[in-house]
Amino acid sequence: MAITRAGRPRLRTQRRPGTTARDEILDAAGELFTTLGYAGTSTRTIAEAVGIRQASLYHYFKTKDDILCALLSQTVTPTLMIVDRLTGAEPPMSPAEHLHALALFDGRQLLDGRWNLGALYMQPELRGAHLEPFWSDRERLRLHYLAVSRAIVADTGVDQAAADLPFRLVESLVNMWNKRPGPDRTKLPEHVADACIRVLGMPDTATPVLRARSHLELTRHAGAN
Amino acid sequence: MAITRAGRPRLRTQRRPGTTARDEILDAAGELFTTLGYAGTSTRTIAEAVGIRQASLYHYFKTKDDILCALLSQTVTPTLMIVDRLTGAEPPMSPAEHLHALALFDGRQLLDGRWNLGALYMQPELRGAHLEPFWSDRERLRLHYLAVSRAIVADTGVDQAAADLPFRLVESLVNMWNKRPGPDRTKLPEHVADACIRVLGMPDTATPVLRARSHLELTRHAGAN
DNA sequence: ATTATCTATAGATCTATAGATAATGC
DNA sequence: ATTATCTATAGATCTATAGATAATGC
Repeated sequence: MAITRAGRPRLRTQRRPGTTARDEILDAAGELFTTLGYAGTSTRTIAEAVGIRQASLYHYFKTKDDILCALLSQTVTPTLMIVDRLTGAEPPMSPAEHLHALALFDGRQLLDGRWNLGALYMQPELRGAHLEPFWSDRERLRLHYLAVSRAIVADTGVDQAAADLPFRLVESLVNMWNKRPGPDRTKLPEHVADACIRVLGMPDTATPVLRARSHLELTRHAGAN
Repeated sequence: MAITRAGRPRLRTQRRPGTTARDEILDAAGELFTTLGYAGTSTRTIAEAVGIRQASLYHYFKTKDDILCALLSQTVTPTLMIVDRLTGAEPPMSPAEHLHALALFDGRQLLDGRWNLGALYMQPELRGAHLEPFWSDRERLRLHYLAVSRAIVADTGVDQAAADLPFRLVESLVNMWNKRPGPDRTKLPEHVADACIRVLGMPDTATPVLRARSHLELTRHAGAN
């Protein structure tokens, strides 16, 4: 039984999750943009996936680009907020603790959600356009990873060039998205967070302690929210 | 002074490297597919970048898809050939030696060339189509990385889940492509190859020895070619 | 009256084909 | 004669807009 609302009825019943038509559209666009690519997805295809007519999309979004922007804004922001939280943690976190918790949160966030939205940032066609806000947020995040990682390699003696890699390791979770049958959802980000530590030259024996602190900080955050 | 050839003359002089028109087209398509995406690049845009008319492309390629296939075939094959070479090396290589040499060769291959062709595999729109040969080659390569990596973690005691990461680390070079001012071209793949070893739990002190063997095997290959 | 949808369509693409044209090669 | 290009265009899209229609809300 569909909730009856104002406006002319649709030809087809609802087929996408969401309480508003806007959310239904974003769900369909999330699936299609990540599987067919942005340029490879037509507004007609999105509309069909929602079960409405192509023109009806424009009641909610001014352009196709606006749909993309709405999707992108669901991505980097949560991770940037965690950065502040970790920076101000008490007692202060060591660089290794900080990186581990950041990678764990970021990785979970990437594997979270119905669609692989993090993979949108891999599409070259999205470099240009007027998506600068999203790219600069992402670049800020990358530079934060880099700064924390540099502090770690300064201690371990591993080459500075390795400091780029933790960000890349976490980012590569979007390429593992498909092969995620069930329990990997929670385990994979932990393994990647551990790997970030190892790749910077810290021994694997350090990770259990880091995991404990990460879980503490991330659940504390969840509770405060 | 353009080499004069059969056929009606072009309206514009050559603007792309290559001795044949086919190569000129592939150079332009390589740039455009990697910067604007496959679906985001029109055949007209490619033709303009070459300096010919849109319809003239079809003298060399049956469809737009054929252009893509020709580009993709330049990618995975060289690395798959190195795999055999390393597997049959004398004296036999340890898993760590094998992985390091493979990652080094593969990484160099990715950063080689005028365009970031390895990034084509990140475009979701290219999953379907009739590109199976390329995806299965790539999958074979991934599974090879996985097998060698598993042998290493079996020794170091690091969790099996880490065995996926060397392939991902090398793959992430395509995301670092832009920021490659000059000397990184040679150094970055070495750092990533070292990182593959560390991420599997071997100490950084092992890498100088591995580097020596990698260079030996890879130059031996170059000589034999 | 307001809202959410629909139908219809303009105008700009986009891929691929048909056939003309202007060179070289024999 | 063969080749490589060109011009022209068909037919299928694609994005976005205009305006009609069928509900609810007051």
